[in-house]
Amino acid sequence: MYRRTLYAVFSGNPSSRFRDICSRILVFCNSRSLRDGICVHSPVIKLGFEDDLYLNNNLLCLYSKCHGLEQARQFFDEMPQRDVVSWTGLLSAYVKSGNHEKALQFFYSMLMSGQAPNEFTLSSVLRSCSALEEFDHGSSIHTCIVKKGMESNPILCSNLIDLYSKCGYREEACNMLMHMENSDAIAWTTMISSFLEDRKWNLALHLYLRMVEAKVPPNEFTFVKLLAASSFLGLKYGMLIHAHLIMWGIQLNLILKTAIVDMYSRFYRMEDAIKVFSKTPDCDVFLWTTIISGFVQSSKVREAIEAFFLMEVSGVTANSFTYSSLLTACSSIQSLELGQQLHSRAILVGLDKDVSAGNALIDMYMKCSCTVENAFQVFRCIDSPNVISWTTLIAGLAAHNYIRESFQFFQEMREAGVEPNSFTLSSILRACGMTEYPTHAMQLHGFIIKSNADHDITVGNALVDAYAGLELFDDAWGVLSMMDHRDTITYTTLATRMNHAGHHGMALKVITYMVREDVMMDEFSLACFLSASAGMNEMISGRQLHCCSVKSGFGGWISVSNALIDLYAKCQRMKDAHKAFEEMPEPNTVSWNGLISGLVLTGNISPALSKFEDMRLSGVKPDSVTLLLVLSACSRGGLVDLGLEYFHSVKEAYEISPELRHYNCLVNLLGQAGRLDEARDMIENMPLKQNAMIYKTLLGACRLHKNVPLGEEMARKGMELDPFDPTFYLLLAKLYDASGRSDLGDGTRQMMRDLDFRNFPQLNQHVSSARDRFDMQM
DNA sequence: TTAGGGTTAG
Repeated sequence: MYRRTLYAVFSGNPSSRFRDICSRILVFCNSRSLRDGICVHSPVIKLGFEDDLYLNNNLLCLYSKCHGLEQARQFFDEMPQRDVVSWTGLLSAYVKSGNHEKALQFFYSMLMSGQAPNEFTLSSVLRSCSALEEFDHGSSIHTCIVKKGMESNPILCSNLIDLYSKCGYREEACNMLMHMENSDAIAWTTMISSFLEDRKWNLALHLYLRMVEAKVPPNEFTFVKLLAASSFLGLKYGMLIHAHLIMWGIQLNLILKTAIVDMYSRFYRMEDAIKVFSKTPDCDVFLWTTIISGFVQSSKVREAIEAFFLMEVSGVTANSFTYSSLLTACSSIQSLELGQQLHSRAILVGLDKDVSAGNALIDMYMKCSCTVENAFQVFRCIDSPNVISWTTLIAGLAAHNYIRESFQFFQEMREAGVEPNSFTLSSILRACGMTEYPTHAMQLHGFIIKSNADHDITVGNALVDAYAGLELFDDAWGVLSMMDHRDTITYTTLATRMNHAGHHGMALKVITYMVREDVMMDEFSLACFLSASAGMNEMISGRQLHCCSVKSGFGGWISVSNALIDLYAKCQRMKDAHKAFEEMPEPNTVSWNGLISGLVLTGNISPALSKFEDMRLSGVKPDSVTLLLVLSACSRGGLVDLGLEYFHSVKEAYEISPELRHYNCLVNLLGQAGRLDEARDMIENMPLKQNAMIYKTLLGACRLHKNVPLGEEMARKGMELDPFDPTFYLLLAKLYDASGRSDLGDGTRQMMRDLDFRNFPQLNQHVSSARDRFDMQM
């Protein structure tokens, strides 16, 4: 229709209605952002209407919408006359495109030109002040609004509420809202959004109640925000908000539908999410991605892939968010094959160069592939890698044990002008905890203090973890005590590292500090402290922690139940261990291992092997720990052939790669039974490199069966691997004694004394600390 | 003719 009108305008003679028709065309095209309207420009000039301000303002608006800011600016500069609408038109174009700094400059040029702003101008410029958090400029505009008597304008009030909230004056913003005479849904929603940004979910919900009290009806925008809050408050709140929006008769538009689907997805309620999804036929890539990511979070990878295909069949094209969700699923199920298929599709649609999809691809390859090459290839393809790309790469390198390389890339990232964020620092600190020496942790600590990042609790926790991982508990404690505040992760991190270092008593003492600071325990801290009690065979603290887990409601968590089984098993309270096991709805491999280990420890060999069979029957997959437990059960029970049979059948059936500890157990099993030659054959033919321990094991068995030649051979081979270990001399001396050659035994002991092994560990320690000092000076 | 609030991940 408008094309026909345009044609009529150009082909016909200039008439008195020309200006009217042109303005109608421009209004029409402006409302629909149709670039065809620009065609009016040349006849407007030809027919002498180039000075018409109204037509020019409309043309300016159309230029900014359809041809970009530069052309609009050129048009503006060439305008013979300008008024407040012309200035505000271009100003709003700067604001809408996110050029806030240019918008502010332009606003001040407007004032310099002598053009007075109106409420439209002030509203636009306030948006830029908010975005830039330019409170000084914003408050001077507030003064201007008051002077002009515009303070009752609801749009300007909403802008001011947004400005004050974004600049950290939330209380003032709230006061402004409460004192608004004609507050509307937008003003209230702006304030609710501000609370959400500050993660004050309860306050956001409370504000909704105040809004209803103030008789301001909420709209679909308000509910989208409230749903976001309830995603953090719990399913009950989410359902309540859903009920309220139905009660208010709010129409289900696509964005609102997406927000509801997202809320149910976050609580793993995919059936409810699908019900809402199917309520209306409207669909877009946002909604589909929400559904797909919901399935991924609920560990329903097959359903996520099905949804992806349905989405493509329905004609909706996946975007980088969709690929990110699906690639996360690949990482969770460790499917490199699926990840590669998605990578191929991403290349086809040109998303492999996209930074978001690229970051997800780096993460997938780092987690699913045994090499880091593919991740590097993706990284190199990304058009402009951001801080997330670098962080994912650095964290992946550290996870693959390329510690030195992860530091190199951290340096390269900074040289490329990308500043690390708290995630980057935490990832690189994790790498520090894997090194042998504290140099890197200390250097990074210095950088963190300089860049003021030490106030971030995530960074603080990572620093505590790095020092504690290096067993520098005093330094870890020093960082902890300097932190602005500490949370359950801070203390659990420290206690976990203490447990790993065998300082279980120290770990238990951490509880005192947590209680003193009123830091609540969660399922992770409970499991950690239960494990400390287990490490100390400490029933009193263990029982108290068991009570805590029941009272706090964390008793149902699988990690807590497993820690309880481990505690009771280590304390040889098999009745309690069984009880904890029986109470679990779905025991996993760790639960079964805990129970079997308790049975082996208490000498219940036959019940232990029978539990192992129960485990296989229940469909839970045994792991390398299970295999070790079964072998040690056989070893303790003297069941040599059964042990060998289990070793071969279990490792093949469950694809378990045997480790040195398994071979050590088998050598012990054979050695104790006197099958010394078979044990030696096993050591010689095993597919792993021998260590000193395995020779010690067979040497011990040689002593039991008085086999001097084999014992001497084992001692010689073992000492080649670890010449500073005095155990070989002691075991060999005992073998000589047992074989009636105490003269050789005494000689061996004398040789050990001459070598003065007691000094060797200290010597080693001196070497380490000298190396530490050297590294620190570097 | 120029002005305000909303959805998906890492």
